[in-house]
Amino acid sequence: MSNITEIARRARVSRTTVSRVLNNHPYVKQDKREAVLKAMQDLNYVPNLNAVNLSRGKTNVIGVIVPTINHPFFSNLIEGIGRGCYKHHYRMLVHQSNYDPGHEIEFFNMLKYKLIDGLILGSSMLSGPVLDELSHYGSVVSCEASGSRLITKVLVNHESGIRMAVEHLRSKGHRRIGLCIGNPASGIGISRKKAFSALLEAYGLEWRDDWYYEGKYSIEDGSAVAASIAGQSLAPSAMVVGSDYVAAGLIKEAARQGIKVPEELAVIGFDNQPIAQVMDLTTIQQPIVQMGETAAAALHLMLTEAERPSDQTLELELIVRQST
Amino acid sequence: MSNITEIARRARVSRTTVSRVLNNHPYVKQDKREAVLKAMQDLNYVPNLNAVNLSRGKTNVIGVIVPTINHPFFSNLIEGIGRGCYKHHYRMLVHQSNYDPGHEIEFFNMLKYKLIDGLILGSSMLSGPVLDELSHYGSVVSCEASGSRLITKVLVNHESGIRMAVEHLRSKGHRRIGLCIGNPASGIGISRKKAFSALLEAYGLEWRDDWYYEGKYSIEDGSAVAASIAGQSLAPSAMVVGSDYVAAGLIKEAARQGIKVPEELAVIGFDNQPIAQVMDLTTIQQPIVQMGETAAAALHLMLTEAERPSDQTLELELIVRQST
DNA sequence: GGTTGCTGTGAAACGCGTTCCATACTTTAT
DNA sequence: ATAAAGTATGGAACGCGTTTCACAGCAACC
Repeated sequence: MSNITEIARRARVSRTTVSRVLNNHPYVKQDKREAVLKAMQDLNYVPNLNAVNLSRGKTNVIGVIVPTINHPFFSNLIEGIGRGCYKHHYRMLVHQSNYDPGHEIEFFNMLKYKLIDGLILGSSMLSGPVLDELSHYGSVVSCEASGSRLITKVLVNHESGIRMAVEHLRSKGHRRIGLCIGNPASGIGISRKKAFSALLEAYGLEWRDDWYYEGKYSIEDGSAVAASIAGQSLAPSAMVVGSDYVAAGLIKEAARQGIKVPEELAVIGFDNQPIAQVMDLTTIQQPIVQMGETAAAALHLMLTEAERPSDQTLELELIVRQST
Repeated sequence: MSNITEIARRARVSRTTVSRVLNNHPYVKQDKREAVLKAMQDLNYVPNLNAVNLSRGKTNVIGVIVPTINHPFFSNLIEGIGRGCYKHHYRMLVHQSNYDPGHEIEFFNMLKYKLIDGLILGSSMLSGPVLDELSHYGSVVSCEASGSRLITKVLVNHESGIRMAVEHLRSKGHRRIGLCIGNPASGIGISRKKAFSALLEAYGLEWRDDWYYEGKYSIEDGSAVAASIAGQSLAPSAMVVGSDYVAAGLIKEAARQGIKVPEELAVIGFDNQPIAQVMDLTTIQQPIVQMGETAAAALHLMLTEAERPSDQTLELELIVRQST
């Protein structure tokens, strides 16, 4: 495999000139430029990007940490980040953390190692101070609220989403409202739970521990929630569920248990996933793909302008269907 | 940021010795090793992996090409590849091609450029000969049948999947069976269509162009199919649908149109996605995550043993629910 | 005692493109 | 005509870890 030295020799110019041609530097005479291009053609030259990366000290690769890819929220997010990366000529390195802080820190090291130029956090288990510490190694954008004050955030307003959900249910006359979330230790989980309990308090509604479910991610989990609710003597009349999948499982199992939706139990989901559509599920639509694109664009800005863009909050939308 | 030269100076050894410590080479005396480790600690040393990559001529990065991430088939596949990569200490670079051959070739160049050690094709629009040509640049594993004879394949037996579906429907007495697939030009699409028409022929069933739909990916697409079927004077009594999402949309819209499932229209999907469960959809389960893991493992084998592992075919399973 | 074979260590070259600096030739401006 | 500014090109250093080769020290072997 040829390198610039060979090209230079063949084109009878210096390696510097070859490099200039490679980088479209203006100060190269037409004839030399052509000679170089011809030599590259002849020798079937391909630049070794590792050498370029080493030289330049950057890689044009953006890392992405998500707990799992195989979850509609994150696959949508990655889709968006992927688009943003493509638009700004980055490549995207995806890492699954399984919510394991060790895995996350390991990946953060790639920033130190200069193997990635920047990092996008889909969802993280790391605490604010730890993130602040780690963010010194490079540019980081987070897609969820986190304790960190240094990291730029691109997020949906979870508080507003929960508010939409609760107010919608309240307007339908519900007073016994329960909550079901995913990972309670993640940024999303924390925000949602906090917003929810604050709202209940504000509206004078009761928070009951047995109407609160956490660690629910899948359809099966949703079924389990429905089964649990079916067994309660005083059951909630409405559930705010952090994921359409879980909500779908809940509705399905509720039907099996003879609980009428929405008459006896109203259900509102999150994300407006395809499944929400076929299940006629009222849901809070989050612009996840757009969030990914925005995050990539923000990171690009940090990397090129070397400034920290302000946090961005994307707006949510309530989509009313038959489940409330 | 420190480098091995500084470490060497501080530990009063040569750079070679530092490198040996870094790579756990046995021929380093205990005291020197400790001195080096101490110096690393003191200077907060992190190796520059770009330099390592340049030196070694490899990157421990595996590239993955998928048309889109935001599709359950591919997000599952990526999940599996991600797991396999983690297990074998690779990192995973994901690229969305949108079924654009240009994008694909562009990404293939990364093999040439030595930016990735190997490549996994989720689904490709490139023809067999082109793939054979491109595969000379490095190790490639494909997750779908392709015209290429050089590329190692890890795939599900689409022929067998279609057979399961058709035989199941036949056993239920169906004689008017239609087919609905995604991208007809992709490996999956080609295999499925071919297998399907061959089976119809073998069983003496009729192929009708108006019972065949292609380019259907989403729930909305499925609804459109149902609407189309509803308008036919002679409609199929059963549909084999290449994706659970599309099948779900089909069922949903069929219900709206007053077509009874499964009595008037049986529907069988593919993948056993969560949505299949809540829609009570009979489906052909494909071990997609496992396929991703297997593909990563196969690539690892190629990269380390420098041999081409034989193609692997994973088995499918028919999951019967209420839609047939 | 001389050979063979490890163990341990370092100098120097290598992989390869980029970039700083010096130099020289043209233009343009005054 | 002369200084100033721009154009064009090359040499050498740089980024940084790995690897080859040479060599010294030391133990085992015949």
